[in-house]
Amino acid sequence: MDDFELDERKIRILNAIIRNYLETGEPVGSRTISKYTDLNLSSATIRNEMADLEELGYILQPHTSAGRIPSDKGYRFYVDHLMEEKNREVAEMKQFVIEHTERVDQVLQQVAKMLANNTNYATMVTAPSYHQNKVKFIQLSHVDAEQVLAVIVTEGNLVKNKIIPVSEPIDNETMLKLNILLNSSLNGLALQEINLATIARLKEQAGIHSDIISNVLDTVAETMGPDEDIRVYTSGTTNFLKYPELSDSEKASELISTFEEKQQLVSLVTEHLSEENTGIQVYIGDESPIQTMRDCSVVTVAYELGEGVRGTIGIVGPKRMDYEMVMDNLKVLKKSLDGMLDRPRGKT
Amino acid sequence: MDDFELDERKIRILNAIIRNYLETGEPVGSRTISKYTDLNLSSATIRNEMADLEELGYILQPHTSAGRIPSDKGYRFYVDHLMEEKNREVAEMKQFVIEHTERVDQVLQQVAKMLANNTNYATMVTAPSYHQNKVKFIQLSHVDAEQVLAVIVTEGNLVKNKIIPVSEPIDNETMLKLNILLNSSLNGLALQEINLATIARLKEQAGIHSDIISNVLDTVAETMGPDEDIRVYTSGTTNFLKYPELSDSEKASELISTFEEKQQLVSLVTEHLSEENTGIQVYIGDESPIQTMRDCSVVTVAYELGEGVRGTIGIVGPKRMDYEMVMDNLKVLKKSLDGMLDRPRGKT
DNA sequence: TATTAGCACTCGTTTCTATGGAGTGCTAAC
DNA sequence: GTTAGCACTCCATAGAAACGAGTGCTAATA
Repeated sequence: MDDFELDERKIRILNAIIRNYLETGEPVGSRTISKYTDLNLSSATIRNEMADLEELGYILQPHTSAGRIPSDKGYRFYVDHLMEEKNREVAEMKQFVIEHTERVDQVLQQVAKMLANNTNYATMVTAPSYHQNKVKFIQLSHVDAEQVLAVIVTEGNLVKNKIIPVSEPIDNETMLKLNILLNSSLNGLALQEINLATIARLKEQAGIHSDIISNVLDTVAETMGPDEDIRVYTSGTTNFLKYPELSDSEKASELISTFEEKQQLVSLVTEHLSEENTGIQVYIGDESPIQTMRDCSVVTVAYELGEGVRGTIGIVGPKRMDYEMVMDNLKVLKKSLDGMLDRPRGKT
Repeated sequence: MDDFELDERKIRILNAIIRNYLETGEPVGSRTISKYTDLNLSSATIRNEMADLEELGYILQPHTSAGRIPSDKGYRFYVDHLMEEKNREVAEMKQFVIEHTERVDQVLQQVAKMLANNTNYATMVTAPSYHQNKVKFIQLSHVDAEQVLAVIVTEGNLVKNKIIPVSEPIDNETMLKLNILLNSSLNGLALQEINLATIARLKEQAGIHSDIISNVLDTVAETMGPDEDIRVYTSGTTNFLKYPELSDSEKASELISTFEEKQQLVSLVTEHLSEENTGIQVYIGDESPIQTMRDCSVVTVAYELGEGVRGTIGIVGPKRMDYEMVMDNLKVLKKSLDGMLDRPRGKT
């Protein structure tokens, strides 16, 4: 345990303050600490130490003559140095989810819901983005005289389709040619590898049907492109109403709205997607990129369903959050999801 | 205006009470009515009439010595007989939405959001269900050695795909045969028309690949089957917090949760889907099928994007709701959406 | 007979005050 | 360096008081 500005005793006192505050939610006074710890110090001594801790910015007083509560800096110190790994039981749930649901989106929605039930905080799960993914194959088919269906499948087995209007009917032979052209040119390529040269060549070879190519390429970009449109599953947003420090109408409303406008949540997640960051990420108060969450803490972790198929699980609650419990839950879920696509599964 | 138990004067007084209550949200007293109307009656007379109205169940007193507020029966009478159509301006918005978004789901999400902004109530939009719809075509393609992709397109241009695992590779010729088999047997059929006989014949002809046929049929059922999995777009759920009669933590939490668990909302909508009910549907208080909404009113209307492609727009707010404004909004949006698929559109 | 004025009464809302208690900071003693 | 003691601050709570909106009823009036 590193101690530049805090000696052993201050750390123990800080620890005691935070743990007590996490439990009770009430500002904690010197007398409480005097007993709660085995330091055998009088409340007066504790008071002196507390004054120091306050000056150092680890704790603060809501008002004169109230006890102390942890500051953001205090929470940060706690999370970084003081917290113990408990690895408590969060067991039975994991199998349950994964057995009983077939489609990935259902699994993720379930995960969000369960996590919310388990923790009593608001939760979010982002659908995996297939960022570094490659085109597996493309299929154009007739729908009717004026419409063509384009289906794109990526290495991650993500399927996307788009109906493309055409000015005049396309005969079977042309369709076959277009299919061959698209597949021979694009299969195996990642988004980054499809450059202007490729596109130009494609269009040239497609002749009068180059507009279809454009449309297909748009869809490809949409399918594999960066995160602009990450799906986000949320649950337990009404949990905000349970915590007095968040439940005032104004704040709660903002928070719940943020969860409703799911896209805003994506910014909590970029950290995980870009980097090789597989650990648990914690934002405390103003550390969070989302302004409305300045009174919250956010804990996230990345999962990886399969090679390069990554998403994030996250939780948002009051700063006074049971960090250990939350982290244990996240770890367990991460473990359940990691490699899910590679493992053999029951149905489908 | 029919009057079995209410004479002209009582109706006018009831009307005045309700309108006033809708505006102010406060229980309304006899003196207020005595001036608000042009009846030129003293407050004492009004009081007598009010006592009658209360006995008849149209209004009630929150407590002795408070004014009166409308009962469910009162609201119902108001909605059925007293309300005037205002057809106020709700104009500019409609084009905006439809121009600026391409995909149907985005449009619907936008509609929900706009409606919430416009009305300050919680809103829901159900994605159209293609109930009476027919198969347009089916396409099987190779994904890799162990997987086949099935794409199903319906008359409503709904596209659904599913990846089907196969025990051993399927050669091109077989695939072609299966495609022809499926399309020649199923195209143009509605779900109800695909009966056991058809299925048996299909499987027989498919021989060793009959398991693929099963899988495809499952997907067909899923695509066109009844509403079990209607998508619901919601917005403005935090608006519940704005109305004192709903914003107590318990109630608001239940309501917002109901909107989060979108599936529950489907029951508000069945009315529209089964019947040929194109009008506006109003549930007041306990009339609603959803228990948590006993203190709310619900107003819904069906839209029809194209032949048989129907969904619902709905709004949930306090019973003290501006019904006229809400209905106007719904009407305008319905009009914008109706027939949207048939109309030529800008992009896509 | 229908309407109205008047009055006593009810009950929720707001404001103010008093009281208690938890907790602090400081000082002086150990 | 630690502790006991004390004065002080400030929030939370409860009660009391004052207020006011509104009612129901009765008796007078048109």
